[in-house]
This record gives sequence, C-alpha cells and structure tokens, in this order.
Amino acid sequence: MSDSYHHGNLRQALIDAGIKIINESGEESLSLRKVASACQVSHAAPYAHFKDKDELIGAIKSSVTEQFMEELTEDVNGASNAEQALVEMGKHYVSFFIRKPDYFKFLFGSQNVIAHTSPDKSFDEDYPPFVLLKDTYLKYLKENKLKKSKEEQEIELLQLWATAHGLASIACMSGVETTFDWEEMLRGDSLLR
Amino acid sequence: MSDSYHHGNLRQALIDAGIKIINESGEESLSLRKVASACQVSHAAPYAHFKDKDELIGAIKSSVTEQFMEELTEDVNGASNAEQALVEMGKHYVSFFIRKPDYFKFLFGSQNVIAHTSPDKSFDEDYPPFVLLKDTYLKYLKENKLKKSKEEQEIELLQLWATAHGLASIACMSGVETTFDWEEMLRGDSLLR
DNA sequence: ATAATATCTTTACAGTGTCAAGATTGGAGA
DNA sequence: TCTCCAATCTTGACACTGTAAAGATATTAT
Repeated sequence: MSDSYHHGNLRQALIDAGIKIINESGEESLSLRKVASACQVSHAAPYAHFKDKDELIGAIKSSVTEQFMEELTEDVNGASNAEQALVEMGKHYVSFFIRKPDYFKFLFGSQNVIAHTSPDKSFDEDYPPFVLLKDTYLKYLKENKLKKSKEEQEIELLQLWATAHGLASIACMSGVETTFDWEEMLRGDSLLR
Repeated sequence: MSDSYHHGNLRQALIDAGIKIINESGEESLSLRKVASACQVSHAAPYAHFKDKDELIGAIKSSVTEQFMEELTEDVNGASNAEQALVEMGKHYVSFFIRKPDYFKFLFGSQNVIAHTSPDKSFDEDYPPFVLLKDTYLKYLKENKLKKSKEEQEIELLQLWATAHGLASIACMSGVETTFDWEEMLRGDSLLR
C-alpha cells in the first residue's frame, strides 16, 4: 500500500495503464516497458504477473469486453420488451466502437482475438456479447410466440450478430460517425419479422 | 537483372516476400529486416522504395486487395444474372478469408486500414470490393425492375456489405470452416426480395 | 523467528525500425 | 564515349522492444 518496494496492486494497475495507453495512442504504441513505467515500476516487473506480453494483452481484452458487456446489459435491462432490447443492443454494439474507435481494432484486430475462458467452449459461446444476444433473441421468439426451426434460429442469430459486428467494423474502418438507421435495418421485413 | 549490386525489381520482390511471410507466419512476424533478407538484400535497402514500414505494408495490402478483387470479379462475370452474382460474391467474400485466415486480420486489423488511393474519396468508394458490390446491386435492382428510394438503397447495400464482412470477421475469429447457409441468408425475405 | 514464496530490480541479449554516410550502378546529356 | 547525377544498395549506429537470469526485498506461512 505504501510506495515502497511492493506496489500493492500492480496487476490491475498494469491493465488500467494499458487501457489508458490504447485510448490515447492506439495499440501499436503499447509496450510492456511503457506500461511498466506508467506504473512507476521497473521494466521487468510485469513478468511477476503475466508470463507474456500476450497474457497482459489478453487481460486487457477481458477487461474491455467486461466494460462492453456492462453497457449492453444496461440496454437489455432497460428495455420494455425483448424486441426493443435487440434493437438497443444493435445500436449500442455499433455506437460503443464508434465512441472508442481503437477498441475494435484492439479486440478483434490482432492475434489472440478474445481470451478463451475455457478450451471446450466454442468461440461463440465464449464471447459474452454473443451469449447475451442469443438469450435476448430467444426471449424475443418466446415473447412473440414465434416458432422457428433450430436451423432458422441459428441463421437469424448469426445474421443479427454479423450485421451488428460488420457495421461496427465498417464504421471503425471508415472513421465515420455516420448515423445509419439501425432501427430501419432490423425492422421492415428484413431481419426481425 | 544480374545478381550484382542492383536487384532489378526489388520493390515487387519485397511485396511478394512480405505476402509470403504473412501467409506462413502471420503479420506479427513480418519485419522489414526479414523481408529484406528474404530478398537477399541489406536491412536498409527497402528504404529506397518505401519511406516507412507502413508504406510497405500499405503496398502489400493493395496487392492482396487486388487479388481479392480478381476473384470477386470472376464471380460476377461468371454469373448469369445480377442476383446470382450477388449471392456468389457474398459466398466468396467469406470463403476467401476462410481460405486465407491471416488476410482478414492483416487487411482490417491494424492501423493504416486500406491504402487510400485518393484523399477526397470516401472510404466506401475507395474500397474496391464495395464498389463492385454496389454496381452489382444496382444492376440487380434494374434487372428486376425494383424501384427503391435512395435511402432504401443505401440501407440495403450497407446491410449486404455488413453481413458479408461481419460473417468473414466472425469466421476468422472463431477459426472455423463452418459452412453457414449464405444463400439462405440472402434469400427468404431477409435481404433480397 | 525462520523459512519459503511472491514481488520487484538490475543486467544482459537479440531483434526491431530508422537514420546518416558512403559505395555502386545505370542512364541522360555532353 | 565520357561525365556526372540520381537511383539504388551497404554499412554502421542508435534507441526501443520483449524476454530471460540472477539477485534484492517484502509478505506470508510455519
């Protein structure tokens, strides 16, 4: 707790410093040594908490994904029904990455895409935003008494995800703050019907 | 032309060597010095052709995008009508990046996303695959005598692109060779109708 | 209190991008 | 053909990177 030899909570401090650097100057300029010195600690200190630079990056990704999930969950909880929740989630999926342009490249750009929590889970099931999307979608089907085959469900779900994710990706690439009509995209016979 | 002091066609050789390295071991392990030594040339030689590592990477991206475009164009030319062309393009957009998993992260992952050919063109208009998609979509509207407002067109176009791009992204992340029913996704009242 | 362990520092090394100075070459103009 | 210039390539250097090894210091368990 004192500013003596031991830092106290270096692990979390390193993660926070990493996030700050990414937001200020992008992932390219994130180095272990910079993160360490931002925590006023020697350049090799991080190795007591992470075996690798990759492992630190993985931890940062988990942290960012958590933050993302918090916002998405707020949407879902705040919506009056599942359909509205889906729309809000979609909007937010895109707006989040527009607000934090470096996060998209960081999360999905480099190797080590998302920290897999368990080796037997498929990627889909291990990517929390998708799990939330799936649950909400199933709730939407139930609320509206829509019967769909397992296959149909998987396709629609994948399409929802792909649309949101693709839009986010395109928005981040073009660097725009375009306000496309996500609502129009989901409704109008196209996706939700 | 001889193997003396001057290489003859170093610029292209550097690009080709870079592509090879990316395919063999991913972008992370692509260094200027490795590319140079792969061309049997000193580590600073690339600076005669590229001002930066970024500039070399940009050239490689252009080259890969060209290769991508060749395949997509084949699809379009081989299709008997615009609707079929759209379906084939969509399938190919995904399968290309599944066949070359490192290309997606390379093209869209890092900074310097796509080499902008002109500063006044918007990103959309400067990303050749999108231009091809747009042209094919307009042809599809004309062939089927579908009248849509400018806004409707933009939304549908963006949705097509986002779906294809999102699917490619998801497929590359999960590392799967899943064969989702792209055809089903485009037809069946969902996107094309 | 003593031992074991976790945490941090120092030192070292190979690999990286980039720059500056110089060597070598091909080609344009005399 | 000769000359000179610009393009191309080499060499050497520098700061920065990730990582490993060895040792210092503090925390915890016994």
